[in-house]
Amino acid sequence: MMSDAPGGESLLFLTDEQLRQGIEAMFFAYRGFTADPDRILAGLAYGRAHHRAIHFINRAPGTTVNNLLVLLGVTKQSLNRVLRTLVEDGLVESKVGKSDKRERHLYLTEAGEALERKLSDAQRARMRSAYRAAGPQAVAGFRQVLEAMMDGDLRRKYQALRDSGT
Amino acid sequence: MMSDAPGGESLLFLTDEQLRQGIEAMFFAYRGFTADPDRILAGLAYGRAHHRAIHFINRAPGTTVNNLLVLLGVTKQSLNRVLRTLVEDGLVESKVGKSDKRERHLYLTEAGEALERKLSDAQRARMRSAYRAAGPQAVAGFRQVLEAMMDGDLRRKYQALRDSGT
DNA sequence: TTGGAATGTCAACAAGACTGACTTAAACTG
DNA sequence: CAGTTTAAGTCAGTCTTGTTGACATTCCAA
Repeated sequence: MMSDAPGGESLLFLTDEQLRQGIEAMFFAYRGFTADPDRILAGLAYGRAHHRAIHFINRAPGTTVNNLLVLLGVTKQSLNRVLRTLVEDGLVESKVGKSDKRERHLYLTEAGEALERKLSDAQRARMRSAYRAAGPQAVAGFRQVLEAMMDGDLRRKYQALRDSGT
Repeated sequence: MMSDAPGGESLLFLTDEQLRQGIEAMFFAYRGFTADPDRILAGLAYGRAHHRAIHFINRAPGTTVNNLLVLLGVTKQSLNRVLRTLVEDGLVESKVGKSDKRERHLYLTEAGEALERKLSDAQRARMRSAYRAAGPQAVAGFRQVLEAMMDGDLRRKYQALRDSGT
């Protein structure tokens, strides 16, 4: 598979069948990707939406509601419902901005951080075992393809987030 | 990056930070992955669930409801609603099984096949351009990591589907 | 042949997304 | 300073897609 036949490099893996296998792989893998956190959240009264909010607040503490909105790709009404329950339950703190008092800056409380850790530990464990099974070369390719699959706008946001974290 | 330092191969890419980047890449890429079909479906009165049903019926014509259920990972009641609208709209045909009359075998009609083509053309186009941008080596790695990320049960089903298609 | 298991259907409900209209407060701008 | 824009939040209503529970039909095995 994946021979380097002349000119073939750009064609061999681009048959409809190959692409369809990639599509199905994406579908099934995403199920696995969300399975572990979903199980944890089912016990509590939370869902995937709460997980995503917690993840990105942890990732970028002090982020504003508007920022989060764009990252998550949902409406403010939708995010607000989630955020309200998280604040009520004491997992997230919302502080009025210093320089711009219209903004709310979001932070995880200790309880929020604890849940975040629990969720991301589970998700990372699966990722780690997949990475380990596939090997470093495969991981590099995995990352390249995923990045190329993103919409341009989100890719830039992803990269900014990524580069800020290292 | 990804040096082959002794022993490092199994560690270098497994830091929490590396794993978290993979998690976020997965999240953002999946958004891109579904964006094009979603746009098409929004015009019609259908959603992602309809797309998934159509995809797998096309993939395995004559499949039973139960079969589909497992692949999609939803309850039969949930699938049934989707299936009913597709049958009503003349995109899917449901035939009573010959040997076992409890079973329904599902097929796309011509109209169903036309929509399937439209949806998968869009999704494949993005996949193709991502594959092309990343290169064949990367694609192989992409597939390996995705497969390792699936739950064991689904991985077997994915592989069976994949091997039946080539 | 009868009772249980499998398959599929109907009904009701919940989560989480959406749009649209509106309020409040703060910041910006002419 | 008055008027406009921006950030956030809210209320109401809808849609998709998931869930359970109850039920009908069919098959199969004791």
